[in-house]
Amino acid sequence: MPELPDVEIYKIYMNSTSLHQKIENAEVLEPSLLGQVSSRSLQMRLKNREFEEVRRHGKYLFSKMDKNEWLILHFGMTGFLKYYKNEEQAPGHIRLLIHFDNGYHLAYDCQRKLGLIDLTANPKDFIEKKKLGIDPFGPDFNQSKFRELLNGRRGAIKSALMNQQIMAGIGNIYSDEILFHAGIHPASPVKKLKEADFEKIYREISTVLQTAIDCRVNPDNFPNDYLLPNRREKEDCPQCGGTIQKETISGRSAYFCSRHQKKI
DNA sequence: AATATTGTTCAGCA
DNA sequence: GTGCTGAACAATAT
Repeated sequence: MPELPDVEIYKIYMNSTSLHQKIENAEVLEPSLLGQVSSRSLQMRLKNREFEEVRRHGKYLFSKMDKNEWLILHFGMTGFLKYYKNEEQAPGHIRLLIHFDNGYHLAYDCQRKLGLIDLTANPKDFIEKKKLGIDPFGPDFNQSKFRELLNGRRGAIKSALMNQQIMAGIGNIYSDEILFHAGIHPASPVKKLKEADFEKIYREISTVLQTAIDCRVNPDNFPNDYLLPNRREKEDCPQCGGTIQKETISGRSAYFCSRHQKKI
């Protein structure tokens, strides 16, 4: 699940639960998720500090402590956060556990261990090192920038949307959703798209991601004409009465409507 | 019991 | 060197 909208919700969650509270101590329960920092060092550096601010870039979450140190979290395919007091509310696959001095805990849970826990002095350096592209909600993202980023690309539009080095934050689910609303087949080669197609896709990137955030990424809250709650093969298209199809595109399952997303 | 699954990384190829 | 694809990674559900 954790694509841009999910991580944005985690940011809001952490902002409303975990800021300005002293960290009594922290436990690394799965050292294989650590990046540069060692388990011991991370625990020492979290102890007696507090979080002051939370930012997001693409699918990465950055939590600022004092002295220019930021905790980096990436959620892989199954990561999420849980703030709780009583043990019985603890989730089942905690990989990092932060204990606050008010008796509450913040758990980073990641069943499939494909996430990342790290520290950095500056999110910008980390973003550059990872070669992450622009965030679709960043100040410099606009239609001409989008057009420029896709110019000269080979390959399918879905792959380009999912390419974190072009734009950061869109994954398999939301690339499908964006193309579904733009009415464009996910396998369409970028170089065959018309200007009007780029305009539509650009518009839908903001609309779809913002809608998902407004729905708090809960499938029950999505508008009726969204693919996400019915993203299954053979399902009826929620827009046109067509049928949802599945096709593998750059190694991932793409779902789309065979009627209103015609192959180019 | 194979197969599929939201993620990134990296080898191999054009 | 660059950009793209597909496999590998982990753990679980179907």
